Amino acid sequence: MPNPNGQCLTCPTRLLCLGAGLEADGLRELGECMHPTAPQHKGEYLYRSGDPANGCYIVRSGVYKTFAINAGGEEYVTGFFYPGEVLGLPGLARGSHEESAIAIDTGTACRLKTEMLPALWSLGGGASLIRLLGEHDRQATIARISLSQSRADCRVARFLLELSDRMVTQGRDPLVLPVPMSRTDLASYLGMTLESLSRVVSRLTRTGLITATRSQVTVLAPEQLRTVAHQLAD
Amino acid sequence: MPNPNGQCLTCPTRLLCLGAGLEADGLRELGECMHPTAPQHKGEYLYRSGDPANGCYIVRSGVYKTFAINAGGEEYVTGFFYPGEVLGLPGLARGSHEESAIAIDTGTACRLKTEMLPALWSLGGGASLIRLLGEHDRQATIARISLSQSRADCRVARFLLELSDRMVTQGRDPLVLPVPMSRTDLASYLGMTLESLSRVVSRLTRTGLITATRSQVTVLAPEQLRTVAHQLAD
DNA sequence: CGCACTATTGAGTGCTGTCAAGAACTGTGG
DNA sequence: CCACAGTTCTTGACAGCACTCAATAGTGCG
Repeated sequence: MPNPNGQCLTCPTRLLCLGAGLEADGLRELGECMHPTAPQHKGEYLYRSGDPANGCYIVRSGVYKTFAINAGGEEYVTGFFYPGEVLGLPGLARGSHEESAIAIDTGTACRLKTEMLPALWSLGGGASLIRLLGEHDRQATIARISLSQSRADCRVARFLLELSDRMVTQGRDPLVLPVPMSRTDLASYLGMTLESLSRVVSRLTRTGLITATRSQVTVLAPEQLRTVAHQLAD
Repeated sequence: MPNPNGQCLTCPTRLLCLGAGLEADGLRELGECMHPTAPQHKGEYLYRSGDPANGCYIVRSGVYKTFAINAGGEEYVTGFFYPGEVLGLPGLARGSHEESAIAIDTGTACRLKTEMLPALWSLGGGASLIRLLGEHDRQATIARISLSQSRADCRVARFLLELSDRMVTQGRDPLVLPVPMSRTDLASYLGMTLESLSRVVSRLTRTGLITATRSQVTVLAPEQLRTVAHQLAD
């Protein structure tokens, strides 16, 4: 019987997602494991802190952010998620989400319930899931190291380069980076103030390494940006 | 045929690990999925950066740390792992480890190959794996938020409280925290210098919140420590 | 066109990093 | 058991970077 869910066969993200390496039959079965949301507009919640968590999500299109509110009521952005990336894992430990996820850009995400995992394995998508989880953790590790670097310039440069890598993964131009999130969110994610971020962007623009608009950064000198990203104290 | 591997039936960590919720039969089968290392002493490698990665590890006893070397040859500690915790995930994305793991304390870890995952699921350990992965990501997220907090005191207090939670999970005294790692490693992990960490520890000791020896921290005033951990700029 | 919101720029303070010296711990050998 | 050397940790003085507060400029929207 035809299933209105997944529709992985026609999904533009199928090569980045769990469908990588599957034939048409596998994609059809995969579609029955994945539950895409209706298109969400900027500001719509994918899930909220406190919601029961019985699965994770994979971004199909658009960009999502996750954030938590601390005791003082302040918002901490914990991640940005582009197509093909996994979110919602931290909630799996205790059965309810401890962070919220909302769409930054219009887009959809697919829910993968944990109960579907055995089926996912049997249809040949297990390896892809492992790859996505590993990639997720890899990015988290890189982000952690980047935050350890105290220099604001390094952190911004690293973020841009990491984003560039993600564009390559998506088969897009690695020098044109969509930055749909607000400066406030980005600053929160990078562990600095709005003002510091603004100053860094100004500096990088002034020295000709990038050009920046509100929602897009163009990398002009990737090698020099790499130098900034890797520079230690000096 | 008796299997010399796993031996989950007699493992002191079986309730924290994938064996949680399994009966004797399940534990016996689980033992065939898990490959424990020989006891490793301080400084011995569990795996090295560049090694092929076809699975992850779960700490059975002792404490491990993971670290990466950046372009400048500097070591970045990316995590500390206590019994029942998962490490080695970042390598799964690309098939080889991008970080190294070594024992800080004498201990052993069990390797779980990805090819064993379907078997793990069929014997009833899937849910536990999901729980461990979620917990792993949850800790990573908390660590990230903590690093965003610029204040050194907050970061140290949060680390101690997080460690306290992990002691509860292990069924140990939450006020007596084993800190087998060197100050250098801890400072690296917390994104600050050796000197800053030393100053924070001195401050917390002087104000009566903790007592600290080289390898152990005793929490004297958990509530006040919590206040320090959550204090925003003020 | 004017308002609300977001982003940029400026001036001053404070925390953390850097450099340097001294103290405490660890392990080895006599 | 003690002496000693090497390492690890602590403490101090100073400078630099990022945060705070404040004002200005730019953007989007009705």
